[in-house]
Amino acid sequence: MKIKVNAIALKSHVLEWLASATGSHPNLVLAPENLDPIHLKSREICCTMRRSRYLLNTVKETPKEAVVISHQLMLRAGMIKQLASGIYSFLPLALRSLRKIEQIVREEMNAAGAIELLMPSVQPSELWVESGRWQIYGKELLRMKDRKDNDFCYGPTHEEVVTDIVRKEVRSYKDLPLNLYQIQTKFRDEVRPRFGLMRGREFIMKDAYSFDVDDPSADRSYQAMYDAYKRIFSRCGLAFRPVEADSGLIGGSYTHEFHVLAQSGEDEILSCDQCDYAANVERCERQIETRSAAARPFEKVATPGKKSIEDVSAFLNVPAENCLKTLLYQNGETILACCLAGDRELNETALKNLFDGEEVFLVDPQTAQEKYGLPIGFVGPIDLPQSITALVDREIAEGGPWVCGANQVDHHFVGVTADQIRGKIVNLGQTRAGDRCPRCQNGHFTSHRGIEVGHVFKLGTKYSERMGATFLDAQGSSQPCIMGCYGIGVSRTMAAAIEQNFDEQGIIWPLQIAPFHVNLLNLDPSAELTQQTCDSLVTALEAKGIEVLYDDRDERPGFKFKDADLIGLPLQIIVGMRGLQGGTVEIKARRTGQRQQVALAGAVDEVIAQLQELGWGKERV
RNA sequence: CGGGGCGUAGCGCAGCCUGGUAGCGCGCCUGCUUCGGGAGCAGGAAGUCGGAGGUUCAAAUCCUCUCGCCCCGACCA
Repeated sequence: MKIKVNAIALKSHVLEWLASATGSHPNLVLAPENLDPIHLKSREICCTMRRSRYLLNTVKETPKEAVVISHQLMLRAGMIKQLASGIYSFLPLALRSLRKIEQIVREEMNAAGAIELLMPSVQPSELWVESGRWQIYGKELLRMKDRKDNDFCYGPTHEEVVTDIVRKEVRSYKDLPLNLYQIQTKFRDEVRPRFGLMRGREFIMKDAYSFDVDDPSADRSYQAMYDAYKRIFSRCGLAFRPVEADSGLIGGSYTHEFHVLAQSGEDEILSCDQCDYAANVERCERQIETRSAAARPFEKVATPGKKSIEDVSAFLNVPAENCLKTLLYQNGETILACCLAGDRELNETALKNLFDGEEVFLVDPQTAQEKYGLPIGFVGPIDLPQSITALVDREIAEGGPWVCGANQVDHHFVGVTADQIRGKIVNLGQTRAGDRCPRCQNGHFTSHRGIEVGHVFKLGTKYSERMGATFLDAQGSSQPCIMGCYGIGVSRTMAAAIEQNFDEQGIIWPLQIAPFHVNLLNLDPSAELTQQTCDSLVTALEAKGIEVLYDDRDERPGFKFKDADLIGLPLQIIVGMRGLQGGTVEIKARRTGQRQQVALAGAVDEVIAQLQELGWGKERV
């Protein structure tokens, strides 16, 4: 009863505020001319959503199939729904975030001079046969036949299609440079889909393709994309790092990956603590430092049962870094003896690249013994059979003396000097944290985990030559276009954002890609006063272009708090009778957890102020 | 593709070994109470036990085959 009396007394006060806040009667919908024009765009696509009328079902328990945090939270927050392995529906909440990422990508791509188009997702095999990839792409390419039995595939990427367009449309150097992009659903029949959106089979990707007349121009196109990518991920509010990368099978000479930094990242990246060199561990160079040890005479010693570097090191009292390990790899019929320091890992990517990216496999111990007479655990580079190709890591070639296997069970050599080791000197060892940077020769590497969300490639003329994408230069002679390709995993970026921004309670959206800006919680939805207050807050916030998710459901307060934290919108406005009796509402910042009681009259201004602090209204970074 | 695991109500699971009535928690619907951190009580709806074949008087349960999903290793946005 008491509350009722207070409520009535309050009502006039609230109505007064409403009139001043919206400039009209609260029940009146604002006419368009009352809207701040700069916010019209966001209003068009983002009306307030009432939870009672929205498709958003959250769950308390973590679904068992989800092992990474983004997958768990997206399922719990009702963002995605699995349809088949690696194939997900984006439910409304997720779609809103996705659209925001797409919009940032569009704006920055357009600003960088790229032109949007949309290519078919289903592609005829002819183009792929022409580029040579129908044969080599393997099972990852989802192939299908139409009713006339013609071969098609669902596009995992669009080099072929875009090159086909360009060869038909571009004739003169005057038509170049050209950079075409699209945002589209791709399908790659991954060997093992996992981690929800992080490694799905169907995913949304922005792919861009540049065509230039010569190398300097192609390099400018590449640089423009590199810069655009930096702006894109900054605007998404993510901590990221561009790194030099391995070009892998797509080929090409020059490539960077963009990684969102997160503990759960699948890639290791190394960055110099002094200069700006950073690279994927697969690709990272290092400054070779000579490892010397006390000279000792060359001799064979017995090392009974000491197979591992650890055992040998302990047994002979020689540090692992002065021991030498020899790994037997196989490339086709060729057997490779790969020598590197005992404390260093082999970089398989580097090894593969010595063989044009062909697969290499470790030789199993039984085969090594039976076919080549080499006892695994005691293999060394000295007196290897002629049929075996020895590869020696540069680190070995410059140091010594070393301890190494004697190619005889239970025996090692000690006092081995570098000139005793025959073999081709190459870079085989994997760089690791603490190694010296080769660029500035001053700093040392630190290690991070990263999620690859973007990749820029300089492709060269591989596709344009094969598919005849040529133009006439100023001299009238035909030249192949120099190509580049540039991808951003849009749906993966959304997942990566969550991997980087969460706590025990749920997601913490960066404002720029949050599905809504504000979560308005009506704690007493059956009370007329809270209803009216919320309605008018909604109107006032909308008029400022602020996107509101309004929890008007008939649920208990605790339930709504948990839900709001799980969904993780940047700000929560909490409206309850308790606060309204003092004429206040509460504003809670999701990331800091900081709560503030503010007078109703100042609530919208305070929300705007807090949103601005989170980066609201900053179009460009 | 190799290795492992799991398919029973929308979700999480028990039941299976030792064949015979399909069960629990969450969620959902109704009512009452409750109401600032995922409420309580009472009532209710909901399952071709992944599919096919077999054994049996009788199969969620035993056998065979199949499909799907998840996890661990080699690929990639």
